[in-house]
Amino acid sequence: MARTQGSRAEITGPLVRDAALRLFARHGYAAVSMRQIAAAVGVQAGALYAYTPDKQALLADLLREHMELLLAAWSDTPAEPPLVRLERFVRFHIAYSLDHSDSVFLSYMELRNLSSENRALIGSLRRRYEDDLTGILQAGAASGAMRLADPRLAAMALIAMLTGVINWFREDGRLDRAALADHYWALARGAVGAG
Amino acid sequence: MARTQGSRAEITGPLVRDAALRLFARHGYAAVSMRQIAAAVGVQAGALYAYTPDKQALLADLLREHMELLLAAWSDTPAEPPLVRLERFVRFHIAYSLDHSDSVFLSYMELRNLSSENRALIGSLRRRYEDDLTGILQAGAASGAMRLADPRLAAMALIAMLTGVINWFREDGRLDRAALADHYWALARGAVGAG
DNA sequence: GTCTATATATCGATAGAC
DNA sequence: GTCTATCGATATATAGAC
Repeated sequence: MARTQGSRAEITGPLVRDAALRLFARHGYAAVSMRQIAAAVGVQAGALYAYTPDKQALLADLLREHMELLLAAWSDTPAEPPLVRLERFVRFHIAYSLDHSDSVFLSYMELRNLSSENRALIGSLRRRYEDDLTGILQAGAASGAMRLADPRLAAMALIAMLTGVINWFREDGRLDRAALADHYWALARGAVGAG
Repeated sequence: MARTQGSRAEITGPLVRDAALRLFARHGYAAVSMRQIAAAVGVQAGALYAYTPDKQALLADLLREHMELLLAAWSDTPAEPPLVRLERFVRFHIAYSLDHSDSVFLSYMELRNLSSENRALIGSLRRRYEDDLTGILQAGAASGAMRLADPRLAAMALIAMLTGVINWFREDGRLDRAALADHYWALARGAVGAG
């Protein structure tokens, strides 16, 4: 494929997304200008429009991609006992959230800056994830392995509890990731009545 | 709600704060203009500067006031058993969060748009609240009423779990507030090993 | 205290050269 | 694909009249 002068599309594209993700997560979507993103990448603002039709599509693509990667990375093991499945979910969710804290933070904060169609799309992807956890909890309640009055509410509560780790955990703090996950799993197991 | 000239400071001040809180919470601080706030109040943009030196002070005041009201509304009962104190905390936190969801949402969304001094101030107020819960959990662990490997982590986890209710609860949904609080208390009690 | 008017800056997005 | 240059809109904040 012919290359025009100064073309570095194969590296600029990902750089634009990375810079936008980091800046949006840190300062908020509305507070970040296209010029700031361009400066972080090392191009002029006009060049960004070779990679996105507009600023909002850039945000929507980041959020959609995050939810798709999250769903692709999570795989349930329905044949195993509910408590085993729940432990896998807890450890997966913590690790994934810490590994992608910018995306996780952004996807909780900036839904409101999406168009209604984009918001509905991201919302449906998120609901699939919540439904997966709800299913595990329902199975646990049905089998007697868990004591849960409301699996749906418990799923929302557990996801909020686990996701919150990105707001306070520091890699150089007093806890390492392994201890962190163990502690959260103990809390989750107790919450579902399987302590 | 256009208005010609006339002084109505005694009602305009609170209206400015109310409008700013609602708009900031709904659209994000950076996405809301002073003109939008003025329009919601029914004055011209320039009139807002009789009530705040600038836009950021408006945000900082809202967040500081929220934390001070939260701390004033919460009162522990240290003489009572730890589990009783924890139940009071859980029910208080849910009720207060639902009653002030705009403030709660804003205070964990827009810290990043504060100056470092204002951010430190709000952070210290928040830490006092987290410390209160941590103290309850430490007392519970010490007395044997709770089984907790890490009271501080558990406090952060519980606050995140409880606060998350504002992201999904709807007053006209299948659950009323009383059932909601009961369910969350059951989850919290189990999480701290007192199920 | 609120108005109108405006200074000054920056925004998102586009056009045309290379 | 990236640059320079720029359009039109809008931002925060201020000045002076009433």
